[in-house]
Formats: sequence, structure tokens, C-alpha cells
Amino acid sequence: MNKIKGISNGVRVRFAPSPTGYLHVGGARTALFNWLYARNTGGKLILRIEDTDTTRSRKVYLDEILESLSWLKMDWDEIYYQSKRFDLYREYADRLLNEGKAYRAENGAIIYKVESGKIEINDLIRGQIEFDAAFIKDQVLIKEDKSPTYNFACVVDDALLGITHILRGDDHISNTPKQVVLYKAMGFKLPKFAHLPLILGRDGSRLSKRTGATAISDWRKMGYLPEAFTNYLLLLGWSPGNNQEIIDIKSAVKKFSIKNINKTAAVFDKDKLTWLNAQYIKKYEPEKLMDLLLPFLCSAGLVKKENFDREEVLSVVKLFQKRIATLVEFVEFSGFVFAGKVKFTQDAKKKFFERDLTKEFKLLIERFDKISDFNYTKIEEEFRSLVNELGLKAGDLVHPVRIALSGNTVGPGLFETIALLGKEKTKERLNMAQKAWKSAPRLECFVLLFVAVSMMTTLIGCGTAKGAYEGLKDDWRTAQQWDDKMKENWW
RNA sequence: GACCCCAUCGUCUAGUAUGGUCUAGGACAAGAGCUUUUCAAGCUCUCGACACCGGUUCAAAUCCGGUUGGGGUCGCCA
Repeated sequence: MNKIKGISNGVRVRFAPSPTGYLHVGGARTALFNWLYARNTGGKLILRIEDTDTTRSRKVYLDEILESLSWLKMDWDEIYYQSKRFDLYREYADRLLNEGKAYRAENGAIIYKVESGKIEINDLIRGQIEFDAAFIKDQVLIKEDKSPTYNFACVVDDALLGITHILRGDDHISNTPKQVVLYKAMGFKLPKFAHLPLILGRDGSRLSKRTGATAISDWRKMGYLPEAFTNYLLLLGWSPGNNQEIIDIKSAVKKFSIKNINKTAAVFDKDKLTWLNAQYIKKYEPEKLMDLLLPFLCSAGLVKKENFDREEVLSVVKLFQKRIATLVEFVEFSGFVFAGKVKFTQDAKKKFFERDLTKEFKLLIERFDKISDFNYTKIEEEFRSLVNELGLKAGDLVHPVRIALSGNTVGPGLFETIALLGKEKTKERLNMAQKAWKSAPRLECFVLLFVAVSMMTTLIGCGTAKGAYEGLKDDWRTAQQWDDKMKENWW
């Protein structure tokens, strides 16, 4: 205990996760507020691993929790494992036993005898809370299996580690009187308590897997940025008080105070988190954003880790930066640029076959061929001039070309997209489009035929119509086969 | 059920300690418009709340009491 001498000055807070599950939103928020308070006051953040339940604790969970904290850029100053401190708990339990404040149960457990009276706690967030000890049962300190109970280990550790402020979830309020009693029994100095409001799921009940709790590591996989995530967590139960929504961690550290933490539970709103994420993505240096995007592109198999065109990827990043909300969205939206084959959406396929533009595409390719310096301006010039020549509106050609190039009806500006793809890729895809039209049954014919058949059926009668119907069925079959081919969605 | 906590737009919140400056401000979402080759983004606008009842007071979102509603905890889990 020499270690704790001399640390009685200054703020010491702790985050005490139990490695029996992943770190999720609630835990992360508690960790964040402790971290902020420590950094704001120049104090220390102690990480205490509550692994007294040896059957449920897992190394993978511990690793995952530590990794998630690191991802969120929260560091800690000291780390302790309760599983290594069992002797300590025994020692204090024995002491209470000797003093007659605790007794031994038949099974060997050590139990603290709770005296009657009033227990008052002065919560930094909620103010005075009063409990009647009559409602508190005698407390087990050491279980039959010799391991300490949560409340006991918690008190011994918080006291011995010199914790000055306990910031934890609201759900611990009812543990507090039990703990206060133990502090007093062992003659420990009481820390200050601050009970954070809970984070609730969509349905207003405590966040759980059913109501939307997700491991922090999953948010990472879904393409959220740690800065955005932290920012969002910060806004849940705390406010800088000046209508500021986007607040970087440095000024948050500066401004943070327990006084500004509110009492009401907050519902976790993914939409706002996503909005914040988009804001952070927009602000990023494209170079840095690219580094964050690369792992996602690689695991999607769109870019090879060892050799890729840095310049190309960078220009794609720049083109999509303003239109994505998550890193995963980038992969979804920009995938067509990198992919060797174009993937078609259902909608795009339908629109594409509404009109055969083989001739127009051919002319367009010729136009593009003429351009030696294949850039945005030149592309637009040639494109618009062709459109004029054909007596079309720009949109008449823009949309089909976009579909042909990206497989999607929506996307960034067409000329930028073309410039990004480059002349060869563009030509190649325009050529593919023409082939598709050639091999596809004409929709107009299909419709005409259908109308004709209906007419014949009604006018002439079933017998005669049968042949025509069969013909249509054939046509239908071809269309189906073709559709099946397209179903793989790849050229 | 018992004990405890909480109560401002659908959601996150400002405002509550020091009652008047609040016919309640901002953000997300939703809706409309502008822009435009589409979708986003961006910009502009609209919708939308002090849970209820009773006090105190010249004056209450703010103070007090009650009601209602929601949540948490009631393990030899943490």
C-alpha cells in the first residue's frame, strides 16, 4: 500500500469494466466521462478489471474492451486486476470478522451485518439521496467459493486505490448505500459519487442487444469514426451549453464539468450519430481519409494492399468525400470505379432497358476518342456538343451513361465520374452497354406484343390466340433467361 | 410489489442553483423550396415541447406539494 501514499492529492477516477462481455455504448460513455474528468482536472484515470467471476470472465472480452477504449482514443494511467487482489479482500473481510462487524455463514461465506439507520449520499449530479438501512440486507463480503462480492471488492479497491470521484451509471445508485455502509465499517474515507444518467434504446428501456446495443467494435466495422462516436457520446447527457454540436475532444476536455451533466436518461439516436460521422468525414484531409478508407477497400477486395494507384484512390476519395456518411458507404458508392465489372441495381437495369441508345453511345465513344487530354472540361464539351447535335436534352444521355458506367441511377456528377474512370474504362463500359442492348429483347416489342395478344384474345377468341400467346411465352422466356443472367449483376 | 431516480419538440438538448430578458433557443429526424444531369451535400423555410393538478408570488419551464408516466435496483452477477 506504499504505492497509494502520496496520491491522496488530486483527482483519481476509475473505469471498472467486467470482462464478461464486449464494451458497448453505455460502458464507453462511462469511460469517456471518467476520462474527460481526469484529463480536465489533471488527475489520473485508473482502469480496474473486475474479473472476480472467473467462470464468466474471458480474455477475448478483456482484449476487446482494451482495444475499443484505445480506438476511442482514451488512455489510462494505471491498470489493476481484481483477480490478482483476492488476498487483499480476504484480509479486510477477516478484519471485519475479528471486529465482530461480520459473521460467518454455515457455508463459510463472510457476511457483513448491516446496522439500522439512515444512509445519506450526496450525489454530485442528483444531490441528496436518503436510504433507510432497514431495506438493506446483510451483505455477503466473501462468497462460499472464497471470491469477493462485487460491492465488497469495489469498496476495498476504490478506497485503497485512492479513488476520489466515482462516476458510474445510474443503475448503481441502489448499490451506493450498501457500499457506503462498508466504507464506514472499514473506516475508509468516502469518495464523491456522481451517477450518470442511463442510455436507453429506441424503446425507452435500458440499452440491450434487443434495443440496439452494439459492441463498440461493431461501430468501428460499420465505418464510424472514433472522433464522431466520442462526440456523439459526449452529447448524451452533457452539453457545452452553447448550442455547439460538433466539439473536438480537446475543447471537450477543457470545457468538461460534472456540473453540466444532466439527470435525464437519453435515448441513443443512430441518425444523429451518422450525421455527426458525415460531418467529421467532410472535414478530413483527403489524404488522411484515404488511409482510413484503405482497410475497408482492401477487405472488400476492391484495392490490393501491396499495389494500388494512390493518385487514383485519392481522386475517388475526393469525389465521394462529401456524399458519404460512413466509411462503409464509401465502399458501396465508389465500388464501381475499382471493380472490373459493373454491378447493376434492380432499378438501374429497368431504366437502362427502357431505351436503346446503341447509336448514341457509338457516337459518344467516337467523340471521346477524339479527346487527347481526357479531362472534365473536355469531356463535358464533347458530351454537350453531341447532345445538341442529336437534338436531345442533356439528361436524355446523362442518365443512361451513368447507368452504363456505374450500374446505378444515382451518383456523383457524370463528367467527373467519366474523368475519374479514364478514357479506356469509359469506352469499355459504353461498349458493353451496346452489347447488352443488342442481346436483350426489346421492351417496346414486348409491350406491343402483349397489347396485341390481349386484343386478339378478346376479339378473335381463345383458339386463334393460342399460337400468339405461345410466341409471347417464348419471348417471355428469353427475357427471363436474360434477366437471370443479369441477376448475377455482373458483366 | 418495495426502495430509489427522472420528467422541455418524435429524438438529443439550452434555459431551472440566482423566478421576470422564454408568446421557450439550437441540433438530428420529417416536410417544402432553392441549386441541379440524378442522388447526396449545401442553403432557406415549415412542422413541433415546458406531463397533469394544486399552491407560493405582482410574476413560474424555473420554487413547493401531490398525481400520472417512464426508468433503475431488489443475486454468494458485475
